[in-house]
Amino acid sequence: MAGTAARPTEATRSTGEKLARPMVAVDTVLFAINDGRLQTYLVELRRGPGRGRWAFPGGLVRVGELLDDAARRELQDSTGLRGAYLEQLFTFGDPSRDPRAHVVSVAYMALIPDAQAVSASCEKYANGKWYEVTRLPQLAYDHSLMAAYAVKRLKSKLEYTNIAYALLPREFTFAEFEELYSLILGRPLDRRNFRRSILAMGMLKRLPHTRRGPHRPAALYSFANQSLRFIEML
Amino acid sequence: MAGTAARPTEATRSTGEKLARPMVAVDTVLFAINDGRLQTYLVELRRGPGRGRWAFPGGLVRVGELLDDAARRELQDSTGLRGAYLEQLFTFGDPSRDPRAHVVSVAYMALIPDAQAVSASCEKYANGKWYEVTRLPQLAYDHSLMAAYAVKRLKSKLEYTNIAYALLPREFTFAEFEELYSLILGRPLDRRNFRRSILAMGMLKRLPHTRRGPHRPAALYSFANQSLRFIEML
DNA sequence: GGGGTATGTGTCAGATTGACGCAAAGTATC
DNA sequence: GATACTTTGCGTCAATCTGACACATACCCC
Repeated sequence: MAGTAARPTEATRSTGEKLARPMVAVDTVLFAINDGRLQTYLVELRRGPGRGRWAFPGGLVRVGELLDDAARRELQDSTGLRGAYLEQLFTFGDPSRDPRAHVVSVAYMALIPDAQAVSASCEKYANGKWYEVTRLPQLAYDHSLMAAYAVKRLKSKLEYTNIAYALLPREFTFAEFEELYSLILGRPLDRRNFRRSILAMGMLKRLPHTRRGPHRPAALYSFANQSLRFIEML
Repeated sequence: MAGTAARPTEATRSTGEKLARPMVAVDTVLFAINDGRLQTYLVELRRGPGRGRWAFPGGLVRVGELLDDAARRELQDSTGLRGAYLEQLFTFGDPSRDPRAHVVSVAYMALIPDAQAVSASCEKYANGKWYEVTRLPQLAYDHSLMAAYAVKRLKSKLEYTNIAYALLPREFTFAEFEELYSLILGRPLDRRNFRRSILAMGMLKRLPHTRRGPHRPAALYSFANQSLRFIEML
């Protein structure tokens, strides 16, 4: 809590650290469907012990700043994104996760419908790139843990919420919708059964128009709710 | 992340705070079944802006300390408990949650099978007491939020894990097991259907002996796994 | 206009769920 | 010592849901 925060205790006085307190950071695992795969956005560290290695964009939380705001700010600074879906995941506090200092990091997951919306990397990082979640390079700090955690959370939330709305454009065909699920869950879905359950739960609403392509035109759908809803089952 | 932690940025230099960084604390919502109710353990704050009010036991994380260890330490200091089930819940970082300073608090949930196992409050707090989760007094800081979050998590995890093992003694009757579920979920359960699904999923193992009472003796059960397992469904 | 391909709907058996009744095994009472 | 009472323990049955599967439709392309 915060009940004993005012006076430093013996513990906060005891170390050789310049400031005998852990620091607070946020790191964001940004997901998008790109190229028919589930991908995350990594940045290349310019300095620090992980220099040259890849990591999720993040940084220190400022005094007076909300955690969500810090995550939003860091995400915008490194990708230009605004208004992405954002959700706190888990807080990683192992003092050895950063060899320089004890940094407690609050991990976030962000979702966007279009990977192309990220703009080129900022001055803070050397580079920025999308990677398939199944083929990540070696990551700095404990970011592999974060990646694993984020993927797990995304998978599970796909099954009991309408979170997919944050990964799809406003209008989409049912095939695209189904592909998203199949892709992230990593298993094939029976088109007919899947359609039945999704439509039964009223997660989507059918739009009056269709999309024309090389074959039979596909009905377009959009989400009944553009904010997170919990649903019965899949 | 931690990638930019080494040098203070303009933000960390800018405020009037003695240390221009948020502090890190842990707070633990301790649950037990007591008196036929789901209760949590509250401590009365001795000092600070919430003086005289009730809160969950917690305190600052020390440099070099794991978050889990900090939660364990604070819990032990204020209740004498060791070895309770412990799980990280969520991190609360609103800078206004503590009027004195920006304290980011990592909330934990702890479970024990016997409320009597907590020993009298330590010097840190004026008092310690079990409260029904449905009848909490006004809490300090944002601890009502934590309480709500913890209850929600406990309810939901009861439905898809064997987490109940942490709230029950080693041996118990099926009636006790069922009462736990009914209590926490807040709805009556059909004895026969509930038994069927629980036994079908192999969550419990039946012990050879029974417990004798004023009526028909009840078979005793214990958990097949004394560590957290995820299960199909309830 | 016929072939090709992706879309859209329906059926059916097996499994699961929810509602419910009744026998069994003790103690307490008369 | 038989009877009442209470809690435990098991079984059935209909309604619903789930998983496997087949076929018709609608467009483009040649």
